[in-house]
Amino acid sequence: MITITLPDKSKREYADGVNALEVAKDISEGLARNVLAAKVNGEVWDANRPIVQDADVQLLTWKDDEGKAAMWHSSAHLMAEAIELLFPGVKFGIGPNIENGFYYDVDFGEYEVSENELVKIEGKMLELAREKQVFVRKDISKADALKYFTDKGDEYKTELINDLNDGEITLYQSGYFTDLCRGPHIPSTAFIKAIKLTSIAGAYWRGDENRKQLTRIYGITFPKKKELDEYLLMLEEAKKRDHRLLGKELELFTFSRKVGQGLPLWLPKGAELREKLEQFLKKVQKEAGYKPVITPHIGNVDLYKTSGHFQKYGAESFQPIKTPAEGEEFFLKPMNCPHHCEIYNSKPHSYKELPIRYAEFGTVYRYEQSGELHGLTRVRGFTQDDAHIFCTPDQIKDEFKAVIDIIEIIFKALDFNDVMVQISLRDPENKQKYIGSDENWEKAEAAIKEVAEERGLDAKTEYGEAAFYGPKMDFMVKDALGRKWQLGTIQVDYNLPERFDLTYIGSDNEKHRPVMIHRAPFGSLERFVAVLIEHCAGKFPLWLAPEQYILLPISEKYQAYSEKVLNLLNKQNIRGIIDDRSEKTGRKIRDAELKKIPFMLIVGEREELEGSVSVRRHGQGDLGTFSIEDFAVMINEEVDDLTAQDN
RNA sequence: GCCAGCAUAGCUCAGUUGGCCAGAGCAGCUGAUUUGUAAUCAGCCGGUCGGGGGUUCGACUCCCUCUGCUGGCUCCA
Repeated sequence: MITITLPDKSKREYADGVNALEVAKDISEGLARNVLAAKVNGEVWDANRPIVQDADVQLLTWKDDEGKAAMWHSSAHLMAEAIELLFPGVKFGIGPNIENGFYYDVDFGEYEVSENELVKIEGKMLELAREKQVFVRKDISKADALKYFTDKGDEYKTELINDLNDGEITLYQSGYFTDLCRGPHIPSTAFIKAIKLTSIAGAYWRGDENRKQLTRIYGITFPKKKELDEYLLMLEEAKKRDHRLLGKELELFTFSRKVGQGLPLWLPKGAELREKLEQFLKKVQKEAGYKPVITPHIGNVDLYKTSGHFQKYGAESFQPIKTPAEGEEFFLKPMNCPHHCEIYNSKPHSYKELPIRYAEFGTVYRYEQSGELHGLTRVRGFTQDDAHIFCTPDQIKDEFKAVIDIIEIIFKALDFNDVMVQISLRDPENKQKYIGSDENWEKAEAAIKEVAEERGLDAKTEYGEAAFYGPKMDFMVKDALGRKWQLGTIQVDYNLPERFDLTYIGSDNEKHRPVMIHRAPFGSLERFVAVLIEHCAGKFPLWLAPEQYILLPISEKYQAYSEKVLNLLNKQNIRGIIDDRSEKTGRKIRDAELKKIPFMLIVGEREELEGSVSVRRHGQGDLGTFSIEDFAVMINEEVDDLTAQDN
């Protein structure tokens, strides 16, 4: 007999070789019907894998991430089975589960496969799923595994097996398909009730662009049809919020072939929005002791030789421009830090001045491969809300704290409430690949960890993810649809101070090396605005809305009064426009609603007589009549409230 | 850069197996209308069907090529 301990600490006795499914059945039939896998002593197992000694067991269902993972992983097998039946002789790469579903990389050989085939494969999958195929785990020797896949002609599988150790190789067989697989899997394909193959794309074998490109098919499955429908609905919603679509509709930005791909053109409304964001951050930074600096868009090639960027990125950058006479070479600046280092170097510094914080909304240009460009989130020219802090190693902790304050102010003002942090530290196994002294690294890493702890940040620490020049902290937000985006970043840098020979005179009258901290709360304005658009579905908070209100005169007769209201509100820094078309009010309201303008002010005879406006709020409807002054107060209060920096 | 797909008016899209002057709605312009909480009516303007080459009696439609876009891959100071 063995003892199974459940998460609630209750213990149950079973015969040796019991499996999680049987334990579930023992608890309730209903539970058993939902068990996809089980966590046995912290490791995810098949629900039908025999347990031979005392163990902690947690039953996993669709509600658990690991349950979903098992389901999707099994779905990948099911898809491979369907593909093998439909396209005999294809070869398989890898087929893992991913955050939302799964994929399988397939070498289709001579077959031409396009999106049209996806429906066919889906159909076959559903057919196979209904057969309730059981996933059977088999331990197999390396030699036998190699033989099986060599006979089958699956060279990708044999390559994978060659990298594995004998004794740790398992196969899973379901229906007509057997795959090299670590598992775990769901008990049977019966759980897979709804299937959607979402896309098809090329993917290099093992991510290596020098190797063969396989066809990757993405899909997602659900235990209930209804959940698939909800998922598809969510995708629809995401599509509607796509910043590229809204950017066009709301006239925020555009692209032009003539200007060049990946080079956004900000339209007046987008520029207004962006300016508000910049002003907001500038104000916050000013209060936090940042000094604005301005640097040119190009820099001499020597600058980047000093910084080391030339050696690392020179070949894959926009190539340098030359002076006509001397042939001197200049790069478009791909980052602002080298320029800022030279500003620091423009005069000697005392320890008493530190920390020095140089801030610049610096526009940088990076050559991105054409296939990688995407709306505003991946562009070739963008503006960083950059700043570089020059400080002593002992000041790192306080500086991190202060930067986190700024980032939190911004996220709060923009209603990003779900924030996660990734702390990237050195690989403790491989310390020599990093620049900077061991002592400094330890100090900085400890400081970052402490700050995260003190702030109660939802932080995940990744070892080995640090840049060679220093540890960093990245901020991720979840938007209104639950999608994750990486935005702000704080990075410690020991490299550039060294390369630029940055120094300060300490209290000991000796030269010392400052530490540099790169930080950008938004990351880039372009990317941030893109995320913001999708987060709020184009309904910007009042303080950011390019147009905060629109005046809708009932008829031409009230045009003059509208202009008077516009002027009065303008004096109070409230932005608005007039819809002076000879349209009916209903039409004007409809158009204003579609433009997502926060307030509509309807003015006619009544309003003109009493000096008021009739207020309608976007998405809410009629709020009643306000005096102009009361309306202005209401707007300004809301703006102040949303951009308040304390609490 | 690679794989796959797409490219028709400012926007969203029609356009049959290649066949007369390429269509619609919205937007724009003009006129009428002077309007009270989600679409007033009429007329007009607007396209070398992404660029170039080819096949054909004939190409928006078929082929090649370039450019751009989309979904992935690779990359990201």
